[in-house]
Amino acid sequence: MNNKQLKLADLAKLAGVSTSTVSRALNDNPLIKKETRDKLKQLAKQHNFSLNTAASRLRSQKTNVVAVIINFDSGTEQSINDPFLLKVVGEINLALNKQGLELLLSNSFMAGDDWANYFINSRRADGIIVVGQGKDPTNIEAAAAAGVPLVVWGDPKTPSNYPIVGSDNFVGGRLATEHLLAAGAKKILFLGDPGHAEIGERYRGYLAAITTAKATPHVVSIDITSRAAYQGINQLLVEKGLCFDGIMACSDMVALGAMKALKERYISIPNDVALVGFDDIAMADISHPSLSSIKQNTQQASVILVEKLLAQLQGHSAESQVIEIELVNRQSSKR
Amino acid sequence: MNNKQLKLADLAKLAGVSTSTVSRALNDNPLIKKETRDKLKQLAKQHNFSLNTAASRLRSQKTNVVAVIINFDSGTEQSINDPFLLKVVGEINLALNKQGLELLLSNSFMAGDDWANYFINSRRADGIIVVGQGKDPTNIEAAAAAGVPLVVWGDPKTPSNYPIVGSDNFVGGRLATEHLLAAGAKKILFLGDPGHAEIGERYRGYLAAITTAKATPHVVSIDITSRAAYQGINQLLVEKGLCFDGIMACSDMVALGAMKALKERYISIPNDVALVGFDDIAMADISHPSLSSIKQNTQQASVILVEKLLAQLQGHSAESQVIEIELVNRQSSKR
DNA sequence: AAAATAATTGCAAACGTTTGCATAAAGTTC
DNA sequence: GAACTTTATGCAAACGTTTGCAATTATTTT
Repeated sequence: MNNKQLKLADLAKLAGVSTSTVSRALNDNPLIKKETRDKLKQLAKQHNFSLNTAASRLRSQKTNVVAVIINFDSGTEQSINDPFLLKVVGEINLALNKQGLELLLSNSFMAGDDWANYFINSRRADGIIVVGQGKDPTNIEAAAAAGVPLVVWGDPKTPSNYPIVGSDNFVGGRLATEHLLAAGAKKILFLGDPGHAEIGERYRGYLAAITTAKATPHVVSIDITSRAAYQGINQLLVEKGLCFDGIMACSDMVALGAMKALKERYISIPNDVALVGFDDIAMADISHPSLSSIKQNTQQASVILVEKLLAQLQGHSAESQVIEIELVNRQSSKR
Repeated sequence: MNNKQLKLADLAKLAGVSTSTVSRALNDNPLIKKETRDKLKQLAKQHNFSLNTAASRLRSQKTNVVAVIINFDSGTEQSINDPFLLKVVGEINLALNKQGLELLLSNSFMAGDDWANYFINSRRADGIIVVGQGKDPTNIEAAAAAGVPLVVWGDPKTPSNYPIVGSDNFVGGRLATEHLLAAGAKKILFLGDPGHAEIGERYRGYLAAITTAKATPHVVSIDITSRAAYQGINQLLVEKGLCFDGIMACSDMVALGAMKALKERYISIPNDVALVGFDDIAMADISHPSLSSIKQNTQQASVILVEKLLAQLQGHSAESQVIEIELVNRQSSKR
């Protein structure tokens, strides 16, 4: 670092113009003549100048920062290490950057309950992206009601006064289940907790397919972790034996947990039990047998999330939107 | 949001004191009488007040923000979706929060090459945590030379003028290899790119164990992705057949890719080929057979990273530090 | 009880931008 | 070439905190 940090005024003196001119030039304001703008920008680069964002934010009341909150339920073991959620965060980061926005990573611990206050009133960020609806929408609703620019990754069919972007979980659940039925499965388990918003929709999709096929639904309600899935399936096998021939898992991690329990008992996948997951994480392709899954287009979703947030920042409103999903057919469900 | 955003001055008027008093009270400055402090804090809470961080940062020249840069090599396919790197980011987030610091998530795309300038001069953050050394240390070195408070997650044995915190990769590589040798493997592959700092150390550990055992080293240099590993092993099997009986993989994702290639050809793990990974990600435990791995204590490392950054922020210096590692013995290497 | 000390609080000047308005320079029209 | 428009720049006032120093009040000492 230089012994003295350059500021706008210094740069202005160097160039023999006023600070306003430099400020406008660096912000590419067309009020300033093109040549002057270019000259000043080059000078800034030459001297390694960079604007003091604190001052800029104070004066302009804009931060160009978006807070991303990973929204865990307090009751779950699902952690910040959940690969799918982190993947979504990664994609959002990319999408934000492409719009010149920065990402303040946060969680319920840091932000407390009053998000409007913590992020917006304090000028930490201009808007909020919430990853995951969680079981309890209170905080989200409060923030939205306070007029905070806000978008949520979750189930877009949930009625809400804020835009939710996410996959069509109902259709996903139905597709997965129909696929299992088509593969010849008669007794298909739903593995996951229907109390959770997105998973609930998947469950209803499952239910729709099952009832259409006049089969009997069967839920094994567990936490969204592979460990819980492993234990759940293990216990079921111990207590009741192999009483099913298909599993629709609420996530890939859960599916992989189940897969392990089955493989340990030499239950063949897909011959004895056909298996479909949800999310299409990297591991789905690399597991053996590879895991059929409902692919969520997180990249597209992230771009749309950011677009909708941007719209709100510019005073427009935005609606929930469903992202297309796709069944990725792999070995775990092939008959 | 209220129609009028409360500021310090308003709160002061409400309480009948000066702004300085409120400011000090909220910052828990002992200059202010305890009762007054408590009273004012309560008043602030009551009115849902929160400080304007932009103003506060401008005046105090401190942001309480730490930039975290995920440092990818341009030549690799390793992406922001890499579960291990994201796990580290998650842990760092927790460790930062515990110290009242916030996390600005960034990457080389946003930050450009001049990190000192982009993050520090601009007052976006007080310090930087770099996740991953990458192949080219230029940017890191430049930032450190500029006097930026900086810590790096990487290989702590790398000579540097900035503190690096990370696992003892050499010992990890040696342990893993010795473990494979002890399991009876004679021809052990090293699967990974030794040109990368951390992986290079793992490779040298491997080499040390191999030469001590008077065996022959054999490197399959691939990118750090499971896909590359899958293809690499596949190709090797096609071209030369099963010419090895052990694999020391440079990461778990790589190991899992290799595992898939082996399983597809009905090569038994661990009987035909014993396999050890590195990182101990969640999937290691849930794969089948479960994957032996060198566990990196990312949580402890994150806490230490933050401590060392904090030390620098307070003007002290900090040294590189080695984090203990541990072999987690699972099925993939059992004989 | 005056003097000295300690404990509280207030005043006012920063921090470094951005931006409405005024001004100066250049170009256009009649 | 005067009057007007257009284009380019500068002036100076915010934005909402924090903090050195001064001022006030309460406490102790002599």
